[in-house]
Amino acid sequence: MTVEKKKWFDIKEEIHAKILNKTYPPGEKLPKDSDMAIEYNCARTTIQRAMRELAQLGIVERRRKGGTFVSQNRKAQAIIDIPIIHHEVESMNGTYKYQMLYKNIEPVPEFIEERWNMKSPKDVLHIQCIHMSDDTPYIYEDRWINTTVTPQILDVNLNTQSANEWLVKNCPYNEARVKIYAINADKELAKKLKINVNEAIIVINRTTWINNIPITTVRLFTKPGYEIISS
Amino acid sequence: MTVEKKKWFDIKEEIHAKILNKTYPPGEKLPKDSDMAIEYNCARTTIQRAMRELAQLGIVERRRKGGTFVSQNRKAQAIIDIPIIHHEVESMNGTYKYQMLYKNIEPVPEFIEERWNMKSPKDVLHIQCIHMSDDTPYIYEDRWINTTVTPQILDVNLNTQSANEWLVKNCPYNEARVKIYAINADKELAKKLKINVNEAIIVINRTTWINNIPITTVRLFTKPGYEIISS
DNA sequence: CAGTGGTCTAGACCACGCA
DNA sequence: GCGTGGTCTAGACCACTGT
Repeated sequence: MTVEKKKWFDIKEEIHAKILNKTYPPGEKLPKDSDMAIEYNCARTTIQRAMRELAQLGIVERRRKGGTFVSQNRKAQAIIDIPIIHHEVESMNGTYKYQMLYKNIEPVPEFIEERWNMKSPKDVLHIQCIHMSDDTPYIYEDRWINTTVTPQILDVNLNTQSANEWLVKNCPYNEARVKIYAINADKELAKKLKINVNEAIIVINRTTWINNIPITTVRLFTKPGYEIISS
Repeated sequence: MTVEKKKWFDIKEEIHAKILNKTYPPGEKLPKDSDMAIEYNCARTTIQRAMRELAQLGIVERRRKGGTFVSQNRKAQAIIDIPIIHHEVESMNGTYKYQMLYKNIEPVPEFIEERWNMKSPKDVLHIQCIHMSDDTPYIYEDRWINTTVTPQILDVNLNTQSANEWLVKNCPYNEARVKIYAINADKELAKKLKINVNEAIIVINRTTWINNIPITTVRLFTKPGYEIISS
């Protein structure tokens, strides 16, 4: 019973296997689609489906007129999940709590202005809060929100609902950029996270845009031992 | 001249826009493909192409018989690049150097065995080396290699070529998992990276497999200030 | 069982980019 | 120019799953 359900998938796997075992070594030109279609006894469209997936994975490169080639230097990538903190805590059987520490309308700080690439600086909403798991500080959040895009958030009671959750539900984004780095907790941060001064913590710095308009920039200071895991 | 070249792309964007502006709010059921095809005056295949992309992005969910729905809780993801250190250093106009510090055949350490999920522990190649930019330590690498998969690496002169580069070229992988966390540099690590004890550094822990057979696990200890950036 | 999305086809035309 | 991949179509059949 070699019933083939997803021919394009099988073809993808078979070509991938041939690349892995060096039947098609790196840099090698693959047969053109129409020949592959004959070889695999299928329509060219089906070959294209398989090839598109391989190209998306960076395993092959396709060029019009040029043909299809096995990638020379496949760049390594990882897809990581950016947590919705509330869910993350509860998935670890913790009790999630959240506390607003600071909320104010402020002029755009310089490093945000630079990141947002805005010509006309305006005031932004600056929020600092702490996310807790079982009454233990879990993540400290420092966020700037572009209120020209989402003036509604000014009317939201952010003591009961975190800005993150409100934004996720009410302000979808087009584009996101993330920076991850490590810092030694300074005195202030150590106090907020109830950890020792100088402990190493991960910072996740994330900015989202919608149609090239910045929505929010947030820095998440995770507690020591926090791990970011690829999916 | 409203010549449409990539109709599926435009349709994707238009539907996405309608989701963003709440014409289709979260949870909403979208019209079925065939109706969409009539609405957009195209073939159902073209609607499917657009929908497949939206589904891959997690913006909509598709179920046979059920239909297509706007996702309720879009999980945030980021794609990060795992650097080829050699290239990374040179792209920053640094001079790349590399030095082997330790190389030995050892029994599988317990935490690797666990990560590799191997039943029959065997010996592995354990390598420690330092990557430098302009003669300054840049990344310290601690790597275990499953030599049952790649016995050839035992014959490679790893003083001139890093194990990483050899593996990239000669041992493709199927699957990779990454963990990122922060640690305080201990005395030994501080000495190797020529940094102060307790400085916060990022650790990138990465394991690759081919057809479920583990190839290598590596821990990259980056120098302070190192940033992982999404693409 | 029936409705919806998933796959496949054969063929057409287009667009890019190498010669 | 012309060869290759990219897109699109109209229609067929399949596979999953809600009712």
